[in-house]
Amino acid sequence: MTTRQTPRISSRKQPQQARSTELVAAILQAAIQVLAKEGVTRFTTARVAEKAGVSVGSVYQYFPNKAAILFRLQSDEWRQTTQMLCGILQRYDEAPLDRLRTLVHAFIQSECEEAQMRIALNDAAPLYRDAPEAQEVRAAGQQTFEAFMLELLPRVSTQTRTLACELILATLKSVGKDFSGSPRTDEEIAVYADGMADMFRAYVIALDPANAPR
Amino acid sequence: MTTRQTPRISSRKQPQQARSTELVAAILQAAIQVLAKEGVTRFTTARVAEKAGVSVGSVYQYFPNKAAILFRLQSDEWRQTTQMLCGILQRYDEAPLDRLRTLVHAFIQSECEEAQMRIALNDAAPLYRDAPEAQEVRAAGQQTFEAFMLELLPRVSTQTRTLACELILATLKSVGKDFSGSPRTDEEIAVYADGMADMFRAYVIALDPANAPR
Amino acid sequence: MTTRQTPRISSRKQPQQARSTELVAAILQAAIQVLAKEGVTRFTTARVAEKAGVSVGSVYQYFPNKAAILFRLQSDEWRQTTQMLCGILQRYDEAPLDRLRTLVHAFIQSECEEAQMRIALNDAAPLYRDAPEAQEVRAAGQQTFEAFMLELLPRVSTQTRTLACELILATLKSVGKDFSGSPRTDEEIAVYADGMADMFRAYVIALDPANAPR
Amino acid sequence: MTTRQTPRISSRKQPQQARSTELVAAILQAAIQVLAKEGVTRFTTARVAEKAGVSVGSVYQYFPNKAAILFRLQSDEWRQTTQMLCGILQRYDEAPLDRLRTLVHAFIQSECEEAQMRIALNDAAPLYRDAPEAQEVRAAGQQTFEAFMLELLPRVSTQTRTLACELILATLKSVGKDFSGSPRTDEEIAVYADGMADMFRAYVIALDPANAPR
DNA sequence: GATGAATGAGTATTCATTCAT
DNA sequence: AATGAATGAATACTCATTCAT
Repeated sequence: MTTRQTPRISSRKQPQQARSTELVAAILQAAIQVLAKEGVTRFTTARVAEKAGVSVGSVYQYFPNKAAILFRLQSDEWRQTTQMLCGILQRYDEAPLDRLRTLVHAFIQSECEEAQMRIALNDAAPLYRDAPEAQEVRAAGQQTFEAFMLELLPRVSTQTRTLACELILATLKSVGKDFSGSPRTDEEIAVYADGMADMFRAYVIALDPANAPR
Repeated sequence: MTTRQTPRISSRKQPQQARSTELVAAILQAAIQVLAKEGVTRFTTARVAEKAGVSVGSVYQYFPNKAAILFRLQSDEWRQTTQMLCGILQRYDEAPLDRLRTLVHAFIQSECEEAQMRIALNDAAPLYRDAPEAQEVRAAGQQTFEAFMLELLPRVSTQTRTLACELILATLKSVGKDFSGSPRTDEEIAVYADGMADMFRAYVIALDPANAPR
Repeated sequence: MTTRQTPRISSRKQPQQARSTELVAAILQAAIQVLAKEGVTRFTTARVAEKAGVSVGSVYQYFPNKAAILFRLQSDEWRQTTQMLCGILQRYDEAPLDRLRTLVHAFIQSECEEAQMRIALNDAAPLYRDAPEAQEVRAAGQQTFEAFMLELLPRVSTQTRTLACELILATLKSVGKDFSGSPRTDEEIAVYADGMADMFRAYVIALDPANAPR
Repeated sequence: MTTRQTPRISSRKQPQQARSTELVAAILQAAIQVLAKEGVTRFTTARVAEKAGVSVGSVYQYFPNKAAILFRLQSDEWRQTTQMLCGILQRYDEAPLDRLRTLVHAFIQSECEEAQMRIALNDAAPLYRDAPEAQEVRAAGQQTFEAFMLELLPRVSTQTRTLACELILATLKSVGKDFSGSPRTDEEIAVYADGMADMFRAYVIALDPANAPR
C-alpha cells in the first residue's frame, strides 16, 4: 500500500475574534449548501468561497485544505448528534428501554434531515477519514453510551456488554445512514425506527432477561 | 439540486473470444489492485491500464467509462456474495436460526476479506450509485432472503415481516461494511458475528416466540 | 509557418473488381450519412466503417486516410456539378444569358440539396484543402466556363474576360455555399438565384453592351 | 441530425484591471499566432497558453473554453471591419457608387491581410458558428449597409432592395474570403476589387438606371 | 483480402493551493 | 487580514492508424 497522504485537518487558527468566527460560520454554511446542491464531486473551495461571499484566500486562512472543511462539517454534526443522544440517555426518570427507543427515533429522524447534504458528506469520507482527528471525535460519544449500557446490563460480562454496545451503536449509525440514503416520509421513519428499537430491545432482554417487562 | 449526470455503465461489448475475456479479467484484476493500493481518488483509467499491461484504449474498448469498471467490480462482488448467502439459506435440513447464524458469520467474514479494496470500492459508490443497473443487481439477492424470512416468521403480518427483512439485511450490509473498515483478527470476526447473530435471533424470537428453542 | 502535413489523398488502389467498387460506394455512402448526421467533429473512420457495414481495415484498404474519404466526397460532388453546368452551358440553341440564368438556378438549387452534408463537408475542408489533387479537380470546370464567356464576350480583352470569368465563378461558388448554409424554401431559392442572375447579366452587359436585348 | 452542443462563448469575466487587459491581449495575440502558424487542427489551449507565456489556467480564467477564444478573435475582426466599412459608407460628400467602390477595395484588401490567420479562423467556424452570440455580431454591420442601399436605390421595391443588399454583402464576404485564400499581390487585389466593384455597379444601375452617370 | 483488437499520443478542462498586492 | 489572479499537474476519454490473425 502506497502511503496515502493524510494531511492535517485541524483548523489553521483558532478564530478568537468575532469577525473571524462569523467568517468561519459563513464558510461552513456555504459548504453545506454547496455540498447539498452540487454533491461531493463539485464541492470545490472556489465554489464554497463564492457562496460564502469571501475570497478563496480567506477560506485557506481558516482551513488548511478542502478536507478540513468537510471534516469540520462532519465533526460538528457528530458533536450535535452526540449531545442530543447524551441528553436522551440521561433522562434517568424514564425506563432505560424507553430511552433507547426515544434515542433510536431521534437519531433516525435527525439522519433523515438534510439527507442530501449528509449523503454528500458521507461520500466525501475518503477525503477526511484517514485524518487522526477524525478518530477522536468519533470516540467521544461512545463513553455516554457505555455508561447507559452499564445501567441496562449490569449483570452481564464486560466483554458481552462492550460487544452489545459496539453493535448497537454501529447499527444505529450505519443502518441509519443507509436508511436515510433514500427520501423518507415521517411515517416511514417512525415505522423503521420502531423496528430498530424492537430489535435492540429484544437483544437487550435476551442478554439480561431482567430487562423484560413484568 | 443540480442534475448530476448518470452515465451508462454497462459493458461496451461482450467479450466472446478467449483473448478478450482474459483482457477483461486482467483489467478487473488491475483495477482491484489499483483500488486497494491507491484508493479511489487515485483510481484512474490510466493507472488501471498500466497495471493491467494494456493501453488506455483497450480499457475503453471493454468499459465505456471509469465508473463502469468500478460498477463491474462491485456487481461481481454482489453476485458472489448473493450466491453464497443463497446457498446457506437453502440448507433446509438445518434449523432456520442456525442458518441465519451461519450466514452472518459467512457474510462478515467475506466482508473482511480484501477489506482494503472493499473500502475503496465503497468510497467509489458515488460514481456508480445512481446508475440504473446498480439498482437491479441489488434487488436480486433480496428475493431469497424474503423467502427465508417467510419460513422463519410465517405467522407474522406481511408488513412486520418485510420490515424485519429490511432491517436485518440493512444491518448485515452496513454494519458489516462498517466493521470491516478496520483490520480484524479471525477471533474478533467470530465474536462480532456471533453478537450480531444473537441480536437477530432475539429479534426474530421476539417477533414470533414460536422460534424460541424448546 | 510550420510545415503542415499534406498527406496523399488519392485512393490507395483502383478498385477494378466489382466487389471493390461496391465497397467503395458503400463507404462513400456511409461517409455521407455520418457527415450529415454527426457533423465533421464526429466524422470518424470507425463510424464510417460501422455505418458501411465493413471493418476499419477495409476502409483503409481503399482510402489512405480519413481526409481521402472527405476529398473523394468533395471531388465527386465537384465532378457532378461540373457536368451539370457544362451541360447547361452547351445548349447552343438557347441565348447565352438565358443559359447563364438557368445555370445559376441549377447551381444554387443543387447547393441547397443535402445542405446538411455539404456544410459538414465544407467544414472539413481544412482536412483536404491542401492536397495537390484538390487543385486539379477544381481547375477542370473552369475550362468550359471560359469557353462560354468567350462566346458571351468575344470583343472584350482577354484580361477582362478572365477576370469576369473568375469573378462570376467565385461568386457562384462562395455565395452559393453561403446561401445554402441556412435552410431555404424553393421560393427563396428561386428569388435568390434570380437576383444573382440579374447581377451577372448586368455585369456582362456592362462589359459588352452588345449583350443587351434589343 | 444528432444535437450538437453549443457551449457558451462569452468572456468569463470582464478584465477591468490593466493587468488583466494585458493578459487577455497577450492571449489573443498568441491565439492569432498559433492559428496562423499551426492551423485550426493544432490550435489548442495549451499551445495558446504557452505562446502567451501564461498557464492554461490563466487562459481559462478569461475564456470559458477554446471556442470562446476563436469567437473573440472573429468578432473583434468583424467589429473592426464593420467600423471601417461604416466609415466609408458615410462619406456623404462622395458619390454613392464611388463609396461602394472604395468599400470593395478596402474590404478585399483587409481580407488579404493576415490571410493565413483568417483562413484558419474561418476553418474554425464550426466551433463557434452555432453560438447565439455569433448571430448578434454578424447582424450589426448589416444595418448601415441597408441604409446605404436605401440611399442608392430609393425608388426600388423594398423586396428588391433587400435582395440586392443581401447579395452584395454575401458576395463581398464570401468571394472576398475565397479570393484571400491564395496569396495575392497588391496589383492583383486592386484588379479583382475593381472587377467586383464593376459588377456591383452594373447591378445597381440595372436596378435603377438613375444611378447611371450622365 | 478482410478483420477488428490494440495502441497511445493528444485534448479540453478542472481545481487545490499559493502568494504578490 | 483579505484578495483573487496565477499556476500547472492531473484526468477522462477519443480516434487515426496499424498489424497479427
